[in-house]
Amino acid sequence: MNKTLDLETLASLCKRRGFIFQSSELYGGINGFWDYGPLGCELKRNIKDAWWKAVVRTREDVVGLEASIIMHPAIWKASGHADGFADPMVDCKDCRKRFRADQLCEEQGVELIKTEATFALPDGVQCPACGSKNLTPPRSFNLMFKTFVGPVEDETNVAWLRPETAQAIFAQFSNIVATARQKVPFGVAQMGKSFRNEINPRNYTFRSREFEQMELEFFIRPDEAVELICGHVTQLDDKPDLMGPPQASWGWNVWLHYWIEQRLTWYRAIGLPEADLEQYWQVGDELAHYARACVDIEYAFPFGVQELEGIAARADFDLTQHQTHSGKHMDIFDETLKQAAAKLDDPAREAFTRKVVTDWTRQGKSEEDARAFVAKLFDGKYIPHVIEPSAGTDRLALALLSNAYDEETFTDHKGKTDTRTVMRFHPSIAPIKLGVFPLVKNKPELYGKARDIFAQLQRRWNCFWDESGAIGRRYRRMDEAGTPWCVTVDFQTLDDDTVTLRERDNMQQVRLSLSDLVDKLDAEIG
RNA sequence: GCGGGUAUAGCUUAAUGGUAAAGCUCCAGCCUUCCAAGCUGGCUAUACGGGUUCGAUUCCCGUUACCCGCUCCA
Repeated sequence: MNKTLDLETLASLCKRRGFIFQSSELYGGINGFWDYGPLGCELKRNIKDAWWKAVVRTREDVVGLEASIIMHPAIWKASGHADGFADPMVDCKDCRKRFRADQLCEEQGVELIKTEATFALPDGVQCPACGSKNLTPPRSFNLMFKTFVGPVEDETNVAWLRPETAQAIFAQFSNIVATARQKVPFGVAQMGKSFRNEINPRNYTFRSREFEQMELEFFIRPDEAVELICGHVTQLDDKPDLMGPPQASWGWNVWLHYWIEQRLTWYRAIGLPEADLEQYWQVGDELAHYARACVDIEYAFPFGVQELEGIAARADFDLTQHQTHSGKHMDIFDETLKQAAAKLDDPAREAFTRKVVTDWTRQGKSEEDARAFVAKLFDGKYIPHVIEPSAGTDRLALALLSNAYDEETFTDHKGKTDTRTVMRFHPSIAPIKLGVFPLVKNKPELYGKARDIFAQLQRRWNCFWDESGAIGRRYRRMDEAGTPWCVTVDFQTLDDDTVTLRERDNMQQVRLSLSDLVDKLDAEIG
């Protein structure tokens, strides 16, 4: 990344050129909300299109979903968001530190007092930092936005804006299985707005209260089913080819690493340098209790290395939760598995069962559950496990903006130094692909030719017409917008239908025919 | 949510208890045969709400937003 870039410089350019505005600026702004201007919305659209293309369209094993933002509140009870998002907090009035009330009480061996909707601290609870007993009452900080469905605002009509897009995929899992003609392993992808009432939005658009996610739930067989079908489970030690086509024998950990590689490859393809991407593996307490593993893909933002995407192995936690809460089974039937199981004789079945029981009990699960699970496997049924790559679109837009920003100082042939601000977007995500200019605007023949060429190119790509000011100024304006190429129509064009193509990054020009131009752009934009 | 700081035009800055200035950008026109050229003209600002005052952009209070440090990030 550009080490000298600070967020205010970037924010200033984003406003000046129309990438990002403060939401509701006319009325003083509103904390944690941002708008994307003409260039910003093109950038975001390109990001989403690129993700959709990579994750859904170019794969046979992923389908899409677009669910409503407001869903049945029971979904958030099943997922744990309704409770987990409502931790009561206390502040120390003396040293001004803040703590979770339930943790504070637990540490000090007392019980947090709960009534219907409020909490209270028992007497004698102290601030662990300074020892003061001068604490505020516990206050809930529910991170979900609450609203009411229908005109009556009472507790029976409460609903929440979704805090993540993922849950809808689980909630619609059965419908998708019934209609998509997919077999496990397969994935369901969704992009869309999510809302979290963050206590403290910070770092420009990085942590916003309304944000967009691009999430994939990739459903896989439990390792035990893989073993029944393939006779073995491929582990990382077997050195599977993660860049090649997925294999039926892969265990969950191989699938996790496969998706990490897929996602890193994609980030590099849209222009984030490998050196600025990091993996952070969550350990111990950081890991949600149900997660087997979670890796954050992080980017070196101007304000520090921060998460772009989390890729989690969540086992069958979510579908099981919805099965429990809804009372509807989430098993899928796997013909291949049933046939594999049918080939086992009784001793082989018994040996397999003993092995699973041993594994499960070692993990602290009950023998009864293990036996029930195996019995279902033999019938070809299981609840799929899931690998969840979950990316933040706005964070990625900010990363791409940070990465693209560059200032270039050079001395021209007259000995004058000049600074050029240039957004070096990868062509695939650049808001405008091409600037189209007449060299001068007061020659009707030239002007008309340039308009014709513009109209032709505009059918394929987002192009920008500019006729005002000197040609150099027009190039520089496109540099700040991050437009990778500019086409200038000059007098030679009238003779031989060639144009000059000026490249943003090196400011070099080449002359080429219109058909060569189209081929070149096709190849480079992708 | 706490503490500190900041708020003048699209951007960067100036000035002032009494007509808010400039550069760049932007727009229009002229000119212009390739890197922010020149000339002419134009649009645009004291974050919001109170208070003190004859008069407040300036002093005071509150609010909002942004930045930094805590906190938070299920």
